[in-house]
Amino acid sequence: MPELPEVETIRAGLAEYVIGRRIQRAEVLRDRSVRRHEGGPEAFCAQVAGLEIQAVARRGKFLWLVLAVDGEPFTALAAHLGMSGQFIYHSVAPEQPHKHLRVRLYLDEGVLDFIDQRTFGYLALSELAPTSDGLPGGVGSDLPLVSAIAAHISRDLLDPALDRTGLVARIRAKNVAIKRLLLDQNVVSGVGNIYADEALWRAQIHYATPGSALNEAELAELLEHAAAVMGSALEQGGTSFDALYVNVNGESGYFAHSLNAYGRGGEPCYCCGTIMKRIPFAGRSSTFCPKCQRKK
DNA sequence: CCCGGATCCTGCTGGC
DNA sequence: TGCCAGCAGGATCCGG
Repeated sequence: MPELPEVETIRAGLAEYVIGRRIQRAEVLRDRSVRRHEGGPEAFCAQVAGLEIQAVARRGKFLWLVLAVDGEPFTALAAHLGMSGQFIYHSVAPEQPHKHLRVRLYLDEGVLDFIDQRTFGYLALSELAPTSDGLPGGVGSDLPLVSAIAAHISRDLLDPALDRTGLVARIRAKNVAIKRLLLDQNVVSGVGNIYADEALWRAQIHYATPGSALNEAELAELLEHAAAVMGSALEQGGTSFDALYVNVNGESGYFAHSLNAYGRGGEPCYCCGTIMKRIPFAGRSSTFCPKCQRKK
């Protein structure tokens, strides 16, 4: 499942292959994959044709291509990968398209395929809006512009423009379980279930601890762990469990071997040997060590 | 505003 | 071997 390191791996790969390319036309094979685009598939195809890809930016798990007309930023092609979205670039379109190919962009050189098994992801053209703080809209673009579709999302832990002090204060102001806050993209973006469990395990914090019950030092350390674990995952090309996450060349990441918490329910904690617990929480599962991560 | 739960979707897994 | 229920989960929406 693509979280921040996986999305950033894809962003960097896209930047390498598609910047400077022109979108000649688009083909939508599954209408649902452009459901967030106003006007539907026909409008999407009509509006994207002829635009030039100038940059590839990201905020949290939201990606957008900066599309230009006559060299000037004009609009954004926003993408969310959801659970299973992939971008695969082919210099020559394969004879047999992928089973879950949903949208294909024909470029002046090669094709860019949007593949998505579970169709939680989507593509949509959206306005490029000025950022509220005047800083770059996200990672990968110097422009103080953000895709309108990603504008409501907080900056992420790998964004140099993130105000970490402000983030700590916002978390401390909430009487909500810390794991919920980590997963809330309006609080801090990019963290999903895997890296939330990893960061909490490293910081030895119980997932249900209210944000207001943690002091500034504890929260600063937790955020440092979250940034570090995602940074390490990024260096290894992201976390892959199966073929659902691959980079733009179709290759898997290697970070799954380095996970200490996620997926380790019933196995001994790498820190103290206690059997890790896995319990339902907030509509997903939480894996934690009952000894290292005690409830306050 | 705050909080928690339901919802969307597909393919894989496990129980019988 | 077949069938079907259950599970995975990010963002969004909706109820209390």
